[in-house]
Amino acid sequence: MVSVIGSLDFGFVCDLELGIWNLLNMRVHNSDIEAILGAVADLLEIKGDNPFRVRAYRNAVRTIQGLSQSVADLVRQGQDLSELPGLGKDLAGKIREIVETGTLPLLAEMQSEMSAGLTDLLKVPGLGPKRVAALHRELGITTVAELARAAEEGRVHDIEGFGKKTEQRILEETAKLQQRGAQRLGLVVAEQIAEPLAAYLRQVPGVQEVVVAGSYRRQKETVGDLDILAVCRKDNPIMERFIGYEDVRQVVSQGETRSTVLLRSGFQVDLRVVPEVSYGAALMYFTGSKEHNIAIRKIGQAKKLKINEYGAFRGEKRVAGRTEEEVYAKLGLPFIEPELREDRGEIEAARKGRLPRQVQEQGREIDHTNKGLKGFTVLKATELDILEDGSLDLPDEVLRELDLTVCSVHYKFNLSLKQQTDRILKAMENPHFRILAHPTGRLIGAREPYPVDMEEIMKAAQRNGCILEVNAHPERLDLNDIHCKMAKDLGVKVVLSTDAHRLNDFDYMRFGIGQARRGWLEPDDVINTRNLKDLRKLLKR
DNA sequence: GCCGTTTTCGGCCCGACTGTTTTCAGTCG
Repeated sequence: MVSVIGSLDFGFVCDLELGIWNLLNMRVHNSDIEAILGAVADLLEIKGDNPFRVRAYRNAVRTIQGLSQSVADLVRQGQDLSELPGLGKDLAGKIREIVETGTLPLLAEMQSEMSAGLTDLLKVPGLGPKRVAALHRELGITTVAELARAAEEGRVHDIEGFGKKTEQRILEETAKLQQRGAQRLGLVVAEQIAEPLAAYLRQVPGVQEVVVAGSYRRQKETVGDLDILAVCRKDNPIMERFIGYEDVRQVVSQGETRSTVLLRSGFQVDLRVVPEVSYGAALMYFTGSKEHNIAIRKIGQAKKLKINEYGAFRGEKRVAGRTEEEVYAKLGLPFIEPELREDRGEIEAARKGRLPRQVQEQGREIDHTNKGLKGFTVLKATELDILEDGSLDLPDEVLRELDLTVCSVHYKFNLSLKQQTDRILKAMENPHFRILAHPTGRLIGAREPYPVDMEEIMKAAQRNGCILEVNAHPERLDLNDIHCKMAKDLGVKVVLSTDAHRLNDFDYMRFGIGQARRGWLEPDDVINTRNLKDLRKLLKR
């Protein structure tokens, strides 16, 4: 903190020398700019202006929220703001104006034309721009207090599109709003609510997964509500159990796939139920952030893919959705950690293989766990992307700490045979490369293998002491039987693995064994058959 | 108002649920 203040002081001295008095006196903060542009967006929306113009203002707010530098400093340094994403010539000019004068004439104009308080009305849950506009037009309401009074006096339900229920809800919500503002919980309190509820839901028979998604999973500093995702069949009684939870005070809405309740504390919890094939897509969807999801869907659109909570679809056909990794991979992206999903540059970083490294912590936990285990050892391993240029997506200093690396191609399937083969060969030269996972990338009936010279790859594996996976997932079976035989003939060891993303998936092992047997493999060819000591030897290069 | 590996105009994310309607608009996430 001290150093930040120090640098500002230093900035002041420079400004004085340059004589830029107006900038000195204002010191417009990013939050000031966000507030002004946000208010413009709200008022434009209430006014019924072009929704895409509204969105442009909101996007600008987000862009500024994601900046680590002060916009005022950027302006001072002469940076062209229109180079920032979502800012064109017009908005860049308006932002410059705010920095230089502290105000925006457009906002002042609209506030005098409509009323500044209208933006507060949007904070009432259930009221959007259309209803706020109607309340203003029909009853001249401009503040939350006026709205509360109108609802009390029963004047709201006469407006077209409003009814008794809406009026009642307005009454409740305005009371809450006036009482304490919008409630957000700290992570500790959120955890105390979320974990027992999730544990309760996991006990419902037939429920395969229960995950708390939303800002809780993103570990945002405060949590506005809880979004819980469950995987089970449609006829599962989980919804009944959910609304019957002892801490539920009110059921806000209830449907087959989604319900919302308020807990006694007033905290809102949503439960969404999805089928197993949609688990990954739904988890992404409900983890958010909304902005990240929008950016993801846009990428999908460009690739002719429709992304929703049920999967990634090409036309009517679901091409991904079971896991988050699968959906990201369809978009040509590696997995992005939930904590990064804010649309603040993480997608671009993922594209370039420059996501921050967050794996060392796990290694320390495994060390700690192993100390308490007898006759059982957890190995440290990770699945790595083979990037387009054949490098791996974690640095050597991280890989050095691992017992095992599982490397695979997850995007850019459409390279030529030579390019794809060279990519993998180059990756194998990395001394930390251990296992090549699902070596052809095929999904049976859904995606053809990418073109690759398997014989070259096996020879390189043999040379470099790398191991090839026989992925036992019934949608993959990769290596296939023919390739298993090729591995045996060339003296390449294989590993059978299930690609398990949940406990039940371990049952897939039998399919992998089936392929290995069809490929003439014997126990000695398969490293799963080794004891720990021999396995470690095999994993050394 | 922004934007472009189907580009300088014509698009702009998508579905569930509620309340108000009598087939859908509005809101939310």
